[in-house]
Amino acid sequence: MIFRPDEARRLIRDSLVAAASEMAGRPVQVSLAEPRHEGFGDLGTQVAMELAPGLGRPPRQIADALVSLLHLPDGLVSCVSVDGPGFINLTFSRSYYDAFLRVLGTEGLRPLVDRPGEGRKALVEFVSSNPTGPLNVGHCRQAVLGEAVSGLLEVTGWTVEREYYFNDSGLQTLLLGESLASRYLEGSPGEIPIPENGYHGDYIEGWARDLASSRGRGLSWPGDSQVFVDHARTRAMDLIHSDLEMLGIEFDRYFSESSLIPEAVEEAIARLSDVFRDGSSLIFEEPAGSGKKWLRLTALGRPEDRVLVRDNGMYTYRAPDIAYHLDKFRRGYDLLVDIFGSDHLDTSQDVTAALSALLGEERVRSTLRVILHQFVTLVREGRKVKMSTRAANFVTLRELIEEVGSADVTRYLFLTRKAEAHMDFDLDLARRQSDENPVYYVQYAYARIAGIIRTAEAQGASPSTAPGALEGELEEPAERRLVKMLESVPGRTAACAEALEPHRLTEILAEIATAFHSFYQKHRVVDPDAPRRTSARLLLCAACRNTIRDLLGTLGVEAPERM
RNA sequence: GCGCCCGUAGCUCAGCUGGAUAGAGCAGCGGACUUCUAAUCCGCAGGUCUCGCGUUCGAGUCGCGACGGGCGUACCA
Repeated sequence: MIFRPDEARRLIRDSLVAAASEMAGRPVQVSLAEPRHEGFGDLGTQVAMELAPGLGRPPRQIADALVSLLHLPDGLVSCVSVDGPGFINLTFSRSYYDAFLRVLGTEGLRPLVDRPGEGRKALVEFVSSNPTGPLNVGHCRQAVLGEAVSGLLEVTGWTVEREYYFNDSGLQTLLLGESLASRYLEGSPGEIPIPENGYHGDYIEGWARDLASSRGRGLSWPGDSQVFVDHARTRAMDLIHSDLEMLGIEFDRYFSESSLIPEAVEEAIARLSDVFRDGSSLIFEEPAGSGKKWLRLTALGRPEDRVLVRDNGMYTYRAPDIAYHLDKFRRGYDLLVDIFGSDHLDTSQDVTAALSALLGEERVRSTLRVILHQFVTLVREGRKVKMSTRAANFVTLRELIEEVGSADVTRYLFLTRKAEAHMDFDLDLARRQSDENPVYYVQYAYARIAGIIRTAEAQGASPSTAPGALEGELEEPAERRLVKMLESVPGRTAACAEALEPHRLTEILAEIATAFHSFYQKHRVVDPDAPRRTSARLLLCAACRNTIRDLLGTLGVEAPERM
């Protein structure tokens, strides 16, 4: 009999719930947790202590009675004990662990992880940087985060589409075009200055030269503004594509803001104006007759009303943002994930409020999940690297990866912090190819296992796969710790996915690596004089290898066969 | 001022639905390579979980308040 870890826990919990509810004469909730310390079994519950005050009996007595009421499935649990003040502890049977290891060692993590997303579709929007220049370190964090969240959803069964929304029609696009024109026209009679708040990056000079050689020198500003804008946008998107390629991230779709203009935006505004709160439409014009349209966000619990259409007829970014999200909702996804930098908080909440007004709060809350990540500070030689965006002295994603020397290291290190936490990225640590670098620690464990398996294959040894072949084996403390560790991975992975928190995966990876390195140090795997033990340990190694491979794969980090 | 996030070891940070003695890496100290990779392991030391009040049988975790830091508070995105 094979139990998936989450099923095993559910069966045990159900049994405890039934027993406890029977005893208490009412429905009782039971929480199961791994005992913090070894020697107390694999799973424990304190339900007896919770029931004690209500029943007026000593917790231990209640625990004993509960144990006698338990109906557990055959072959799952080998030992139930009452410990300490009244904890009930359970130990999984060997046959449960053995079956688990066989699946993990042969098929990997996939069949062992709960798949609540099976048959459902998710859209993850991330990066969504304006096409105005190369991606910077902030985008890098977001790209890595989005990719890991996507991977995590896929592990739990979701069909995921990765989408990049780019603003190619607002004021910034014009400013970029004008900045390009300024460079292009430099030294010519029609010379114009770089606009205030314009873009100063060196990359624009290259674009200007290319434009001059492809279109000649006869263009002028503002007469040919569309040419400049189009050229700048095209080149900026090229830059972004190549930056993403460097990081190894691919999107399923690039969604253009301008494709929403004007129809979809007008429709969104019309729909909003049909919504009334306290007798007034959510859309109002002020000053009257100016054409300036406001969204009455204060009626939706937000602190300020915001302009959607300026008096010159141009949309502010919130208008297409709302239209874009309506479009995503209309496309019929079961889950929409938005990943933004923390500077988008206000906008994001405004958009969410508008969507709730149009689609219903419940639907929006259950479908849309927003991850707002904090900023990144680069640290070099113990000091913060100063960065500012428009002045063009920011560090680009490309420079970062080149300095670190590896996209994998960059990706992994970005994922070791939770999204909501501000991150100091230590360039010196990232660059070091040593034990101080947490990426190598994990990759090294994988490479070591690969080495063991190569040795085993050369000697004709292979992992145990027959039922019963593990009996009496893998009993050493280091082996048991490792098995237990692995058994917890599927459930924890599913929890990471549910919480959309990939950083926890790096914790799990580090724990597996620690447990493996420790095991490796103590015990030799391949031993021609002990073929049975060799096979058992090889299965354990294969299980470890597959787990590391699958988790690293989820994060988009390579698992090297040799280092 | 208001909104959101963060505050855990000297430093950088984990801590899953509230559970048994709060963890890891780095830095510090002391050990282990004739072996399937020492990019490793083992040990020692290091804590008023910012502070206060509250909820609970039980709080790093939940609530309220204070303090400190970050981000936002645009008719930029």
